[in-house]
Parts: sequence; C-alpha cells; structure tokens
Amino acid sequence: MDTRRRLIESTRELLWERGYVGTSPKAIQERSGAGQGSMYHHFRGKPDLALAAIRASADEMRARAEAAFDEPGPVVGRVAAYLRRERDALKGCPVGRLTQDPDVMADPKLRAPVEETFARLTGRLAGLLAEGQADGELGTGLDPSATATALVAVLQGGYVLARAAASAEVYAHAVDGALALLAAAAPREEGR
Amino acid sequence: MDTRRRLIESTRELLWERGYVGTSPKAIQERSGAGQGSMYHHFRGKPDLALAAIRASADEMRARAEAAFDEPGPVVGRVAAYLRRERDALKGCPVGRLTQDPDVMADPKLRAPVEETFARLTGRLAGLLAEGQADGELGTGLDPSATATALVAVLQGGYVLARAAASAEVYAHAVDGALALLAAAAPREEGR
DNA sequence: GTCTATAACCTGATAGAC
DNA sequence: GTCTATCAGGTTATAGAC
Repeated sequence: MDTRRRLIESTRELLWERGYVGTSPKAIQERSGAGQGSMYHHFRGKPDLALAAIRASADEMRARAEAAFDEPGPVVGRVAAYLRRERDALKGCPVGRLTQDPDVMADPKLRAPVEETFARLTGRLAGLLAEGQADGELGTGLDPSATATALVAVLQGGYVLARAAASAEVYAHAVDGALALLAAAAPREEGR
Repeated sequence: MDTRRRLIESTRELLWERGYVGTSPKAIQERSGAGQGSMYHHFRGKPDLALAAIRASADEMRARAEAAFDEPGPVVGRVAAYLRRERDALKGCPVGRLTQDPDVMADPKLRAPVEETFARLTGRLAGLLAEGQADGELGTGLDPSATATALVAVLQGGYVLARAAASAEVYAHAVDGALALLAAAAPREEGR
C-alpha cells in the first residue's frame, strides 16, 4: 500500500475511533508511518485528508448496503439480512459517527458525503419496502419512506445504545424489536 | 447563579455541542465567565467537572422521560407523547452524544451515568409496554423489552439522521414510522 | 475564592534542505 | 516524495500571591 493510501486508511480508522476533533495530524502520521512532510505533500491539510477518508467510508458503507439489498429472496428477508449483517456494534457506524462532529457538520464539503449516504440508504430501503407492498408481502398501511427512516434510525440508535451499555447484544435486541414490529405489519405470516 | 453552577452549566452546553474531546477548559472558562483559578478551585480538573455536568444532563433527561411516562391515558398515547415531545432534533441528545466520545467511554466513572440513563429509560418503557399488553391495548406477540429498545433506538438514530440531513423533519419522519409500526401491532384500532 | 505566572506538551501548519 | 526545523497559539494543568 502506498503512502497516500496508508494516510487515508489511518485517517479513516482514527475518524471512526476518535472523531474529527479527536484526530490530530500527529496521530495520523504515527499510525500511517508517514512523516509530516509526506502528509502535507499528499494533502493540503487535515480537512483535505479527512474528506478523502470520509468519502472512502461512505463508498464502502453504500457498497455493503447495496450488496445486502440486491440479494435474491423476499423483501423482509433482505431487510432482516441487512440489519443483522455481521457488524462490530460497539465500534458504531463510521459515517453516522461523523454527525456528532461539529467541525464536520459545519463544513459543507465534509458534511455532503454523510448526508448523501443516508439519503441514498433510506431511499433505497423505502423502494425495497414499496416493492414488498406491491408483491403483497407487506401491508399497504405503512408509509415506505417513514418506515425506512425508522429502520435506519434503529440501526444508528442501536449503535448508541450498544455503546452506552458496552454490550453488542443491545444492538441485536433493538434490531429484533424492529423486525418483530415489521413482521407484525405483514398481512400474513411467512417462514422466517 | 453561583460560579460553581455556572461552570457546570457551561460544561453541559459545551459537551452537548462539541463533546468531551472538543471541549477545552479554556472554552468552559470563557463561557462561564469564571477564571482559571476559580475552575480549579471548584473542580479537580476537566474529568471532575465533566462528571458533574454529565450527571446533571442524565438527571434532567430522566426527569423529562418520567414526566411523559407518568401522564394519564392509554400507553400508546404516552409513548407517542414521549417520542413527539418538543425537542431540538438537530442538537441531538445530550446523553446519547457522549457515547461517541472515546475518552468518556474509556472512563468508567464518566460512562456510568450514560449507561444507567439508557438502562432505566429502556426498562421503564418496557414496563409501560407490558402494561399496555396487560390492558389489551397492545398485542401480546411483541417482546416488551426488545420493542422498548427499538423505540429508544429510533429516538437516538433519529437524531443522527436529522443531523446528517440538517433537517429536524427527518427525526419526526423516523418517529412517525416507528409509531405506525407500533399501531399496526395493536390488536384493534383506537383513536389517535 | 479568585487572580496571574509559569510550564511542558500538543496542534496544525509553513519552509526549505535532501 | 520525504525529511527536519521552526512557529504561533492552544491544552491542561500547578504555584503562589491577593
């Protein structure tokens, strides 16, 4: 891996672990093994490097979600597979985490990838739920957009509760609760 | 308001806005109008002051939740009132926010009030849901604990999505989606 | 209780040699 | 491309006068 790539990867990890405010150029240099001169050769400064790292995290998150949603099978199963996908719940979401960083939210360039990631994710999930309604798999009483927003919120909030309790099981518990509610909204019971 | 109280209040605000890592003693002193000497007279240092501020936020959050849950009326209505209570969704949750602060999570003293706040909140809500089931207001197919965890997660995740979109409406949308799911799980329709 | 002085280190960069 | 030197200001205190 070349120096530029190592800088981005190290920044990605540090943003995930400590956020933008908590991540110093010095820490990035130490983790990546790059010197001060290298960092400022490849990037204009901390915001520029952070932007590259945030975009990389956003792209990866989107790709993972798409992969789960594109699986074959019934809609509810795909949603469940996405929510129950293997995750390190205690680490939290690398993109959602950034919403708590005042310096990221204050900079339109840094905020844009975060905003777009959740807009696309929620939109894609809403489309999937509407598809389920068209197939008769889900009741038509639900608003696909509001339901999708609630489901994504359970994910993001599940991370918060898991970290608060220092227990990944709390995340799974929240997801179970959400999926049970979704199942109760199905017009007929289907095999799980 | 005396100096000690002003120091705690200023720290509360700054922890909410910028987190623990992003809050410096200097910023606390400037906002509170207290000098360096004052701050170190009343508190041993940043962690000690943060602990007092975190406890104050946790106490306030708990009191607000209890007030909503203790209202008269049907269970679903009380839950809806809690979720829809007037909030500044873009500011996020002053306690949930702390789960993203590595220095807070790493210190057992600082983490304890955060953990306890969510444990109590989820437990109380689960009790309320169980009460609704006993009254026949809610279907008995749901696990009260998992449902309560999911609902609190919608709250916390709703803040994340609202901040990502820079729109408080996204929070309301997530809550609407969750309440619609809960309503769909009710054995019979009741006035909203 | 509050004030100023001091300190050792960190932050986020710029400059220029190699 | 990478290195070291340098810098103005911030961080998180401690010490002691008032």
